[in-house]
Amino acid sequence: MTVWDRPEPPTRPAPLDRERIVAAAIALADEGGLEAVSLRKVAARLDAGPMRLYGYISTKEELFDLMVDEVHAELLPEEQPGGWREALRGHAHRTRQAALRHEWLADLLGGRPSLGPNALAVGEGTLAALDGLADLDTVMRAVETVSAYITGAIRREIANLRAERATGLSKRDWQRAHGPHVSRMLATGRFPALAKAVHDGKEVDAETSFTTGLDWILDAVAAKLAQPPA
Amino acid sequence: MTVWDRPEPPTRPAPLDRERIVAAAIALADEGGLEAVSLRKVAARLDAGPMRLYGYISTKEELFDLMVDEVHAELLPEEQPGGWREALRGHAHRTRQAALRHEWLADLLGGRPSLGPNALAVGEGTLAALDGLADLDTVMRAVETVSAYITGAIRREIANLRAERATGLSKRDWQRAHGPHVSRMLATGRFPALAKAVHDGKEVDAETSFTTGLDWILDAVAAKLAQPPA
DNA sequence: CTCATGTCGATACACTGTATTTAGACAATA
DNA sequence: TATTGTCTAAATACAGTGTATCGACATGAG
Repeated sequence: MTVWDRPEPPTRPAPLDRERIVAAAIALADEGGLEAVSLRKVAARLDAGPMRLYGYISTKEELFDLMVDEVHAELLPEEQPGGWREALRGHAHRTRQAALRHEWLADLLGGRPSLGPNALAVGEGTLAALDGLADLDTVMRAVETVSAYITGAIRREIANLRAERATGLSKRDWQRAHGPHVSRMLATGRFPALAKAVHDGKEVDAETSFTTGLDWILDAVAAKLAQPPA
Repeated sequence: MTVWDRPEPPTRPAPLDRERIVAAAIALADEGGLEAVSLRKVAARLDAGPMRLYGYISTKEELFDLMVDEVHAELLPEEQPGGWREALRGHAHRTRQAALRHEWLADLLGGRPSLGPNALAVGEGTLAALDGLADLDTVMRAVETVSAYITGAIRREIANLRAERATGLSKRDWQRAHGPHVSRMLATGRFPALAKAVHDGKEVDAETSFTTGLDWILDAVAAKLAQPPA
């Protein structure tokens, strides 16, 4: 027994913490989607056994919550926004960009209340941007309405994006793509308005679609903020 | 061997079809949520082996799609709506009611493009209600904006409902409920606007919150429909 | 009666989240 | 120094998942 053939000492396990676990999970999700995240794979990426994670998280759902909150850190504005409208617009676009970087976010958005520290900080920011512009109820309604739109619009955009990616075709060519089914349905004549829309509608890119709807809603919010409480 | 102790003849398998499969899956989901739906349990409810289902559906995702489309059948208006606004309002409320009956719908809403026959029929209806009121692009934007709101608002409502149910407490009492965490955060003073909102905000029931945001958006849509195409 | 066909069910596989048990490294005590 | 106790990492185990494969069997054709 010399220095050379001395067996490796039992490797001191690398220290672990929630941050590293969450980071590994996010990396996995970015690469292979949410369903590629398994506790075993997360642990493997950290050279640990699966059960080790339970010292830091208590369930897989909690891990998802932590992942969502971690992404909320990317949603904090770099500079203080000019006014409430810019604040909400900025928040919406940052959320959309984050969802394009982390498509799995679309699967989780709105799925559970976000109460992590970063989510709270984001909420604080948008709420503060509207503070004092109207009574509290109106302000809350404004924030919730806009954020409902953000959630729904992002989910639809990502859903369409995945569908297009899966079929390799753009939305207009759907009828031929997923076609056998959809085009047959449209050809039945039972859906004239839809058929016309698919046929005559010009392709709008997702970003302008998102922005247009958002601006409509911000217009509505502006109108309500201007009015004194009913 | 008499008639009495004659062994059961090999039971002719009950005939199966997609409708029965989807109905069984929906029943399971209504009772125990989406994660209670497994192919084995669906099959068991139909006195069939799990593999039998693959003669009618090709994957579990497809089963989910069929479930969603089945619920869309509940979204068809009973009577032709009076005008575009009533059409959209009705659609929104019917969707919300359906999600309250089938909470799992919130998990699937907006998750993938809905192209089933019932979803197409619903789309046809809402599109037809707006037909001719503006150029096609504006109409499409209106429908998509409203439906994004519907998706997001319903998801949030169901998410809150589940959270309240899990803690047994109402939203205002969150701070004490999920409290140790949230109330401590709010007590740090880092979130003054949030703290004030939680403290001073009066509880609004989910339905009026939903309706209020919806009406704001419908106001915005009305304004855009009135304008000639830019 | 024999043979082909096509459908159903059993079996199997690779994986999941998590509970429980076991082994082993360190700290404190005798 | 020897020994005990404690605490943590890992191994094992379990019940379940979606789905591929394959063998048996009931039915229809010749």
